[in-house]
Amino acid sequence: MDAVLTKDRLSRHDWIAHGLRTLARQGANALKVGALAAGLNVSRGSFYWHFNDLADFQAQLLRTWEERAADQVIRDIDAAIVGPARLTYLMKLAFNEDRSLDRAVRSWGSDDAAAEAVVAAVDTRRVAYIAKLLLESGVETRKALPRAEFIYWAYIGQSSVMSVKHTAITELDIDDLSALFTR
Amino acid sequence: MDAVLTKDRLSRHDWIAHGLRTLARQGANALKVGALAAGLNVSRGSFYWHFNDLADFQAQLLRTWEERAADQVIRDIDAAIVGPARLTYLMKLAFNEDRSLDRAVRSWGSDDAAAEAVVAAVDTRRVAYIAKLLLESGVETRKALPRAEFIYWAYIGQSSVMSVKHTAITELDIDDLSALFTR
DNA sequence: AACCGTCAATACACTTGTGTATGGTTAGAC
DNA sequence: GTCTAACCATACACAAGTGTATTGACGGTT
Repeated sequence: MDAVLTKDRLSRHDWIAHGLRTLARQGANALKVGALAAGLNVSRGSFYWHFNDLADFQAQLLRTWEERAADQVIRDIDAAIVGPARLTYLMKLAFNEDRSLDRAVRSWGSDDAAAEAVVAAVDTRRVAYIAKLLLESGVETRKALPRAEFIYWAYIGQSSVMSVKHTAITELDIDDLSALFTR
Repeated sequence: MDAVLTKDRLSRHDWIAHGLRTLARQGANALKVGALAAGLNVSRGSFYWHFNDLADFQAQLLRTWEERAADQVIRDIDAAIVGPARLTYLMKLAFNEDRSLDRAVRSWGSDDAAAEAVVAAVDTRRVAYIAKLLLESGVETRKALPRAEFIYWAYIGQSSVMSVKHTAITELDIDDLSALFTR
């Protein structure tokens, strides 16, 4: 609201930000030039000044998401806690975040090659990180990677299963689950 | 191939079948009347004879998927094996199926209300079934449902994580994992 | 042999979305 | 104060997709 009143001219980043909001709330199919422009109280002319193309815009959206998605969580954790409790902490954090943007990008990736590639890159980085945490918690080397993948699948799956709205997982449940994996 | 040569007239079910194939291979955004008709070597006129509407067609696709998706796996298992090994068996089966159709429908559900509802319905049935298996395997009542959800999330997540193509999970890994949950 | 119901082709009107071209406005450099 | 570059509006041409209306072909009934 602030930005809307003080500036009547937009920057490239305003468009990106609004693009990510739209993506999170309405999915990749809502990334239409007209609708986006209307949401910023501006005409389509503005869009084509800042970006060559819809493809150009989408690529920049993906690049922005990629940078945030991979590092964000990892850095949060690395700084916060040390020791075997990290996995539990990561899970509590991760399973309670708002992940509508992640979900939208992933869904987008299921029928767009560029998005698919970005998602895949983020996935591998995250899985590797979870495996590292498991190793630090004393899990055998051979079992660490498959378990990390399994945990990550659950992390991803949770954000896809709609009925989650009703039966959110409790802190206690996570304690139980994460204990299973560090044994 | 058989059907194509012996019959030159189509039925409603041919359209549905082709719709599901298309959905699995190219996602919900590929469900265009023109493209579907071309795929069946027929004109758009045929489509509008069999269905009122695109919405009508989509609804029937979802109904068909719903019927298969929920019951299929459950019946397979119920018939095949009895006893505590069921969970392991279910996981081995489930984690190695081709789930492109499920994935497409779920992705579709993330920006279409009708699809979302159907997916949610299927989800709850499946989770309930897993929980039942866990109980039969001797897991405490209180812990069964959250664990079932977690397992189901992993099941769903696996089909979304692209990098799975490279690092498929082995039989041995599943033995390890399913053992964790029945303890 | 005419008829009717089933299935399909074609042509049309309409809508939505993209990208381009062109011109207008405004802030700051000079 | 003018000039220029950044920013935006408007109008257009074009493409892709939906749905409807009309007509045609073809098989089985009677």
